[in-house]
Amino acid sequence: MHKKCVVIFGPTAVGKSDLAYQIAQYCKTEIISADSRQCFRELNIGVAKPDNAMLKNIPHHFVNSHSIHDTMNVKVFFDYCKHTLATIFKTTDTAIIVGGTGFYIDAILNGIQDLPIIPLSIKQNIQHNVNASGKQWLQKQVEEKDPVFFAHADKENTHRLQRALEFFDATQQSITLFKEKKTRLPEYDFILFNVNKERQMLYQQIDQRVEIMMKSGLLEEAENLLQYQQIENLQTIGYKELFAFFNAECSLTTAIEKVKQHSRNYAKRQITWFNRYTNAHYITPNSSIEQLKHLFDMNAKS
RNA sequence: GGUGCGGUAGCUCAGUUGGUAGAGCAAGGGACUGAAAAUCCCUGUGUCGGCGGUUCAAUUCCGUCCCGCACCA
Repeated sequence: MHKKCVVIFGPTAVGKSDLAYQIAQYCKTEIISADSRQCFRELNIGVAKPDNAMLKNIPHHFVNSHSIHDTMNVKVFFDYCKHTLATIFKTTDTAIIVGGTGFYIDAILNGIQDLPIIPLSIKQNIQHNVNASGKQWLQKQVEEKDPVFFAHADKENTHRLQRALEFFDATQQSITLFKEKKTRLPEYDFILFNVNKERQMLYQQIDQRVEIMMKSGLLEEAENLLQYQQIENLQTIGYKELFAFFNAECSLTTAIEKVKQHSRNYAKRQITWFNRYTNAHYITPNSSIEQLKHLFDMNAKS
């Protein structure tokens, strides 16, 4: 009998957190967030964390667990998740995972590549060169050093090219050689819920939530983080647009419209990603907790 | 009322020395192997403000009208 992971995913603002909370209460267990931004304790309003009452009643892991100054990536998340699941399963048979970061969800379901760590100095060195010499330099470097990767690479995608170059400089090997080597979670039973709703309604809800965030003090929260606006972990919807306002690049009204727009764009990308999990149960946030319980019990038995 | 500048894709605009048009953003679809709320790819027919005129042909030139904006009265 395997331990069970209920994995709830879907676009931003669809209502995942509430569903996770309810099912966690039903199963008397804890929640792990698969969200690349809610883990930062410096980010609150703009990142739509569960409210304090929820956080108090049910332990939420990977929420407020890190600082924006920590390095954060799928590997950090994966290790954290693996360890936390092991701990939860010491006392119960079920855990809830909820989040909108597709890449992190995929790490849980399909594992991650087992790769060496790239020294920070190499990353910084390449970043410096890219800033100075541009994309052409990057493309040329990758083409010369890792032609195998380059042949199939998206040549315009600087992040991917940069990663491949970092990897090569650190190991003298092509990252493509590590494609099949995967580290996986132990054998758990996954019960997948893909939460979605009608597109127009979703977008409406996103817009409304941005308004609420502004009323709750998002502007002030962003202003306090202004000095850190360059760091990677703050390339975050809801903050970067307000930074632009503080930098006098646009009006506040424009900035808020951009937050809404980028949130909608993001939701669309999430939906595209999650469509790959065809074995998931498609549910709407209106699905009653009774339905969820039923689906859970059905899967728990089998 | 006069003068000037505008009126082109949902928005901001480019352009056509006359042969019915194209970028960015939006929107839609897709990808995604340690930045992933990131990054990237694909998709552009719209009475080129209305009506007349010149022309083989007008969104482009001319006239006129309508609508913005600015300045002058």
